[in-house]
Amino acid sequence: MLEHGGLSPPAPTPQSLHPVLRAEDHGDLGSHHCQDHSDEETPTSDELEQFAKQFKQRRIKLGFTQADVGLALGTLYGNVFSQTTICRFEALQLSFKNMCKLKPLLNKWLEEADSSTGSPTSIDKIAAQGRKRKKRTSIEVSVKGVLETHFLKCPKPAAQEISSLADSLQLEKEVVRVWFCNRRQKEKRMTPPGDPQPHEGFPHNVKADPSCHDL
DNA sequence: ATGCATGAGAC
DNA sequence: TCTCATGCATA
Repeated sequence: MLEHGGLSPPAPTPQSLHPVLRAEDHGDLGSHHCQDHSDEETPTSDELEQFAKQFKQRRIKLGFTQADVGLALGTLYGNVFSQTTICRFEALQLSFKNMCKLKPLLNKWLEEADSSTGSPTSIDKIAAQGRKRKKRTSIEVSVKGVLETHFLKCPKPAAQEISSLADSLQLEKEVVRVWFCNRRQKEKRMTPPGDPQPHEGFPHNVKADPSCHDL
């Protein structure tokens, strides 16, 4: 009697494993629960969608920026987040798991900000990252196209294939490797690229087959 | 809003 | 090495 009307949440993939987008992941800690409860503990992707929308709307209504929220979460609960993360949450551009993790925090903030009879604003930041960050490499559009093509063929190229690919594209091997990593992550987001999820559309699983060389 | 990057943890 | 969560820097 458990029927999902054909919406996103748990896409039961027979053989392939879905690292994300599964509303069931507990370590069986002697707890007892029948199915799932309303608010906490693994919401459905649909619930997340709704929450994200309401969150954004209310956030704007209250006159806060994404950056404000990120900082507030830090001063309030100790978890600082950047504008980027808040933005991605609202746009559902995070993995299902990540969304579930952030939802409670943002929900709390929402309650606080909403009934803010007096919000104490104390900013404390811990900044100690003496690391030189590499300058962002700008990859040409044409080159991106080539990478895209290769990704469709083989989302998980071996180190050697990355090397030759990087060589032909005149890019650092590391850059190419990272590009593939990031590309894979995109596929795992709740809103996959090239798929605005009009209706029934859950992330299609990626082929976990490293043996797809084509040289 | 998004592209490229870092780092910690998993395998 | 990869994944995964996250963000600086940039368009």
